[in-house]
Amino acid sequence: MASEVRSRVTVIDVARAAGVSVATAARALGGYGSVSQASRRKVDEAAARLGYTPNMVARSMITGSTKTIGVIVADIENQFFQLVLRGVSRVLSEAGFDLVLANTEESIEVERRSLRVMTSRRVDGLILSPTEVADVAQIRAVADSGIPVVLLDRRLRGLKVDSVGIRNRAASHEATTYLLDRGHRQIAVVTGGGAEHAEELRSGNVGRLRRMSATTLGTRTAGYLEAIEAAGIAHVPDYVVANGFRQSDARTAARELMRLPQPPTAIMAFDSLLNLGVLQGLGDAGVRCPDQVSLIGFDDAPWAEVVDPPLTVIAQPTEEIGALAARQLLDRLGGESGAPMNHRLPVRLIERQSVARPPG
Amino acid sequence: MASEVRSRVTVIDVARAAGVSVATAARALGGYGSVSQASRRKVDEAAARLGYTPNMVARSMITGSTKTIGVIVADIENQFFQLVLRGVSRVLSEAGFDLVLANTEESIEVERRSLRVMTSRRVDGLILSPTEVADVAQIRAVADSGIPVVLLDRRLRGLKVDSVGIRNRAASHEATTYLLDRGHRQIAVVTGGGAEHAEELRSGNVGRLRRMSATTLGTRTAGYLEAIEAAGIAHVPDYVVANGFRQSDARTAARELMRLPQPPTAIMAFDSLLNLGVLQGLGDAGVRCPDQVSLIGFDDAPWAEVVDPPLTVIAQPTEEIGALAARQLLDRLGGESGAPMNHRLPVRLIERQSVARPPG
DNA sequence: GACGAAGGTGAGAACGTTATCGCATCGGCT
DNA sequence: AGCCGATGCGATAACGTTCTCACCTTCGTC
Repeated sequence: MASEVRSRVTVIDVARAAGVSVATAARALGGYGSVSQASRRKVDEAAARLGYTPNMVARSMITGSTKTIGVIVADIENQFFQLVLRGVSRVLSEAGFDLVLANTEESIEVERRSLRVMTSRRVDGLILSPTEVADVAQIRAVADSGIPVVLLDRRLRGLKVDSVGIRNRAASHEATTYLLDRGHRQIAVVTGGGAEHAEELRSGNVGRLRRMSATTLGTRTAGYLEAIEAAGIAHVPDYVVANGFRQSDARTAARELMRLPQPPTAIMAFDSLLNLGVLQGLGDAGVRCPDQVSLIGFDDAPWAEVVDPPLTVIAQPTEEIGALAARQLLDRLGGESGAPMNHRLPVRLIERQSVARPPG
Repeated sequence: MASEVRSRVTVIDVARAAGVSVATAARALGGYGSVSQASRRKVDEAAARLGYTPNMVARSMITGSTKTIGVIVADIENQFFQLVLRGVSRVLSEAGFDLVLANTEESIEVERRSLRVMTSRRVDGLILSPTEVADVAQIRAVADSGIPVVLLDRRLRGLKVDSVGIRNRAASHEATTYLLDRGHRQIAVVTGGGAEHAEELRSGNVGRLRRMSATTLGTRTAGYLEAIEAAGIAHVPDYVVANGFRQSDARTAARELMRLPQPPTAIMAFDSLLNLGVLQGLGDAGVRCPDQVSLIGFDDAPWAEVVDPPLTVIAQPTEEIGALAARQLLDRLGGESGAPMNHRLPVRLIERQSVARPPG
């Protein structure tokens, strides 16, 4: 009974077994056109008996739709993307779409390749979290070829596609102001960016930053700068560190910040892995948080409440960002036309215990 | 120039533009058969000029291979699966395969549906983390139909497919023994299982447990029981709690454990989200860890070192599990035949500060 | 009783590739 | 000179569906 048949059952086989034409069998199985009760019964019975499973590949071939959405994320290890993915996955699966996933690990080369692969797989749509140095032309080419694209967490200059995210500049402005209000004057940021942007970020030139291909960390740094400038505080280049996205990078960053002649009294970190690294780095340096140095982070990870000290964070509605991106994509697939939508979801500052007044 | 053409360029167009036959153009573009330098150049040039992108769907149609691996996980929110996914993704993408992801959210119904979808998508192989109540017959049907399947983290009785994971019984035995060695006699476990298994788990009957469709939590609980029995300690049903997989479930569990007439002096939790929940629950109950209650967890999450207190855990080589699963699958795809492999990777007990001697 | 609309059916084209086969050409060998 | 294998090439079948079209039946309506 457990026939190890590699040869697959096709509609043709089912049609023959049911004594109807291929067209009728296909209609009954595919649920389109009109089929009589009697035929439908015969076909269903034959299909069950033969163990027929439809071939999506052949179906896609002719319909032109693969019922597949490509999702390209920068780093699957990042808490942010995990929850985004969850939201995306939930919405898509309810709508009968599947998800093919690519992890670029922050590499522009891999991103280019993934984009090509997605195109040749004929995905119906694309959710994309572009790397810092995204190939805008390539993304435009994909969008122009008729595949709807939704960008996560950032807009790309000169690219008219939908995007979903938060107001990054306002969010970091809010976080910085929160620190300023508590009396901090020496505030550092751990951005996560790589060496290629370090100079730009350190420059303290807001205009230049906002032009800088609008990366998440660029805009967030701009918000920080605007806040401290508004408070009449001079920019200290050494307070803006961009030495990488990994936990260990942030750990190093925190240690080095504390070794500065004039170390900061507060630190802001731009994602949950960086939060963690900074916390470790402070521990390494023998600095107590928040008594000696305050810390405010981005992203409310499940562990944020349990670390020592419980972390004050800017919480993004992460899963909702993913869900909304998926819904936006489905709307476009459903024929919605019109100007690109730039959804900005609200953030929430969650006060816990990692921020205190500066010592002294 | 930015032609918004929806009509796609095909090999036929390229062939015509290059002045060669379709077969030759296809050979040049597909990189098979033999093509002269001259033809190849003409074809490549024409393809570039027309903006040709190959159609994987059509290719799959004829070759029978989609270069796609289906990955079905129980809960994408779980740290364990995130890292597994990372390992899988890395290995697969190096081998030129893509990954279609399904998240069952621990639902057998969704798992069944996902399995059907994967089949009809004609994935080349499947990596599956079956739910507790997996439909073995369905999985067998998939495997028998010629699609290689690799199981994550557990074997299924009567199912001859490859699997990758750890020695769950030995691991929890080790963790329990670690607690026993430090003088604990009242040890509770937060398993994460649902109500449907609560009775079985509480029963304390090792034989019955090991027969219980071999779930991860079943085997882990068995290891725990064997360890305390070997130490001559009577089983206390209330010490085995199975009230759900979420962080909040574990939080409740810990609170209730501490309300018992005779509360445990140590708790073991079976995954990183549960670890977190227990830690919070202890905090809610006003119980200090490890002074009053010790905690040992499974999975070394990035935050395990930073929580208060730093967590002693059984670390699984999570990413390596994913990578190995993917490699095993690729081997089968490469024609490896022979008996199913059950890879068991070593775990590591990482001592930090959440375990102390019991008070008094 | 004629007519149109609607429901049901089947034959065959179409989707865009790769596989199969047969034919030509070209060296290098006997 | 004749033969052989290797290489290059083209015409066409094939993959498993859905789509298009034409046709037939049935039924209600004027």
